[in-house]
Amino acid sequence: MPDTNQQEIWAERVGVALRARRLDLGLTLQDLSRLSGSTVASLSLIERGKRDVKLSTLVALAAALRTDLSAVLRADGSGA
Amino acid sequence: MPDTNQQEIWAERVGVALRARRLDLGLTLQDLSRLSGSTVASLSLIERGKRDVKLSTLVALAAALRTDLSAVLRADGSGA
DNA sequence: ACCAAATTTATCGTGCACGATAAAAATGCA
DNA sequence: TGCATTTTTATCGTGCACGATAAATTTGGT
Repeated sequence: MPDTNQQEIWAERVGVALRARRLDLGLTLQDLSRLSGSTVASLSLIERGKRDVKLSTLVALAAALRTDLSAVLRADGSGA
Repeated sequence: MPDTNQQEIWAERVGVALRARRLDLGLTLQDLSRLSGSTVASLSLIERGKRDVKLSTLVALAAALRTDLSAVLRADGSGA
């Protein structure tokens, strides 16, 4: 088994949920970048779980995606 | 009106929820420090909403408090 | 008021999130 | 296959999260 720790698991889980929600809305990273204030590069890292994102960033993304923070962070992977 | 932005509102909201949960469990900051790996100083800042906490830290705290991340981050302030 | 436990505040160093930017790689469609 | 759009990867600077540590302040009980 890989040495994926809890943090990595959550980062990945959150990233997947965010990406799923973005695609549901039919947005590109560019679109979400404009809406959220985060750069395309940053968003790419976040959605792939490669970044230990800050709460303020999560808040901005949830708002831009018109979803709820608690939805993105559900224990079961039932996305945004 | 004060210039409290969304981030500050959320930081405060999360802090309040975390503190409420800690007190419910009858733990001191010292106790939670041992359980979570965060320092007492850090925990004090987080619980008062003075720090833009990282996801990994939130995950560790939720685990230490045996609660759910989505509970801490509910839109309505219905704590952990 | 005294005292110990709990919390807050402060300083220092390290690491990394993040924006800005650009270039490389992947995707998809005519 | 060519080409535009999208995504990924990389580099650089700034700011801040965080641990370690210690001192100041607050809190609560006697």
